[in-house]
Amino acid sequence: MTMRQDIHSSGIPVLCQSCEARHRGVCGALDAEQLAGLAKTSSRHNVEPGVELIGDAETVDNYSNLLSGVVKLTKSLSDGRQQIVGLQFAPDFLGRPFKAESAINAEAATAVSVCSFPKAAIERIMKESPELEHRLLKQTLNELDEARDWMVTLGRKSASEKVASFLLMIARNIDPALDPSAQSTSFDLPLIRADIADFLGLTIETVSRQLTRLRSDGVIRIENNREVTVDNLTRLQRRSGV
Amino acid sequence: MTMRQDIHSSGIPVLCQSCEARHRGVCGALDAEQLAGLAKTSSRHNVEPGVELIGDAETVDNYSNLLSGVVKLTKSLSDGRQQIVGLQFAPDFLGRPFKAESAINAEAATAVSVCSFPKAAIERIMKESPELEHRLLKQTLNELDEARDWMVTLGRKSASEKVASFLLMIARNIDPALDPSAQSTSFDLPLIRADIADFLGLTIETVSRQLTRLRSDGVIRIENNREVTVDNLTRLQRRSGV
DNA sequence: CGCATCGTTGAACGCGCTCAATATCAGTGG
DNA sequence: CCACTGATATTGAGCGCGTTCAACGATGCG
Repeated sequence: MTMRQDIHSSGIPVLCQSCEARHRGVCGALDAEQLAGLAKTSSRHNVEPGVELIGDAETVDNYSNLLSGVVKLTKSLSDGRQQIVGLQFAPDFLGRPFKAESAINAEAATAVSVCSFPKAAIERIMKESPELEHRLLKQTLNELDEARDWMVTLGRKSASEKVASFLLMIARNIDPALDPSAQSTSFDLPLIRADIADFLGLTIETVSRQLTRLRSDGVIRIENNREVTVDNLTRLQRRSGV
Repeated sequence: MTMRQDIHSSGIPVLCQSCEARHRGVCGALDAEQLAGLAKTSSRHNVEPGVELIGDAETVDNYSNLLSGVVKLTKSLSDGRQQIVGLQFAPDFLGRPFKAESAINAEAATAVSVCSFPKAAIERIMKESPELEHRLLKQTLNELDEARDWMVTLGRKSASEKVASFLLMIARNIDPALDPSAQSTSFDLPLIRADIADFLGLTIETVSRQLTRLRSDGVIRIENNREVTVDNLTRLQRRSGV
């Protein structure tokens, strides 16, 4: 896929040539020179589902761009209860600037590929380029909006509304170009039942029961436990509590 | 209270002289000249409890600094169910940059005083002063951390743990200098029971029952429904689910 | 005084949890 | 091929936490 090309022809490092983060991600804030400097110390990795990317209370010395796959952000109580507090999709930026330690855990929910760079490199560029900080602020504000939306779901919605809301949210994120007026979609669930439960503040059993209820009511179809088809998005939305 | 003083003596506008936002708030990012420019179009207001500061889906053309009091950020479902998705304390910045409409509702929970400025003025300064955006990014990241902490509380804690967590969070915010090793504090609850319920995803009755339980267990004392004294912070923390 | 707001307390119900059994599938090795 | 294992998911039965509905108390204000 990747074509060999002289760096100097475009000024953009080979690593970054076809990288989506250069367009919609934070790297779009950088000029060719900054990209080149950053690319020297950055590297791509492919990660299996379940692998921890950032450990709780662990010193973080890397930031990353998520290039493909889904990453779940989790927090845990001392007795093991767990809550997923965010999902990240490509081309999100992974990492918590201005704090030495991360208070949350980031784990690959699906197969994932990331581009990571040393923390110091990013922070240096941030100082000299306000545009990078601007993009980070925008992403952070969006994440805050999403977090607050989920607080409503967690605090005030019933189990069936939670599951419907979850499916809608996934559908919109897997297929960002999804027309709001579209009436059907299908997608692969990036999370297993246990993760969905941890995301919605429910148990596995309740998630399963609500999914089968949606299925027997004809709102969705499920194949191989993962592939979901929504034939009537409006009906699903009506069940999400709006 | 406010003393008349020649602006040129210090270069700092009278309005801002004794303003806390100039130290810990976003105005600390501005130099005397920028402050002077901003002060021309800004104004202080005192607001009664219950008054709406930013309406849902309403066009926002003002940003504000919260100077005193507590503001609650709420979101509602179409059938009236409500969730408080954040509390703001002085000297927080109020407003959602980069979006014409606010998706949330901001309402004074206590008596509140704010300093508001036209949206355009802030956005102009933001373009020329990266430091302002830097402070906003920091506040937004902190709010995101808090939101995610509450997602754990909403999704995974029991009613009694929720109430204990709430009291601890209030104690820490009312008295930011509260020594973590301190064993007692007392404070006024900035929220009535209905608000606490909306914050914790519970009903008024459950909040009331959990508070009386904490009281009869000797963990807290309550006077006039509002003044809470915690004699043993460690005991309260043990009940918060960590 | 009446009225409104806020808070507490009680009784009964029901949603979602807990515990347990069963199903399904992939991988692994005989 | 079957047997075995482990991970994931579904389904059932019963229970308990938090809700719902209702009554009552406390306080402030006209």
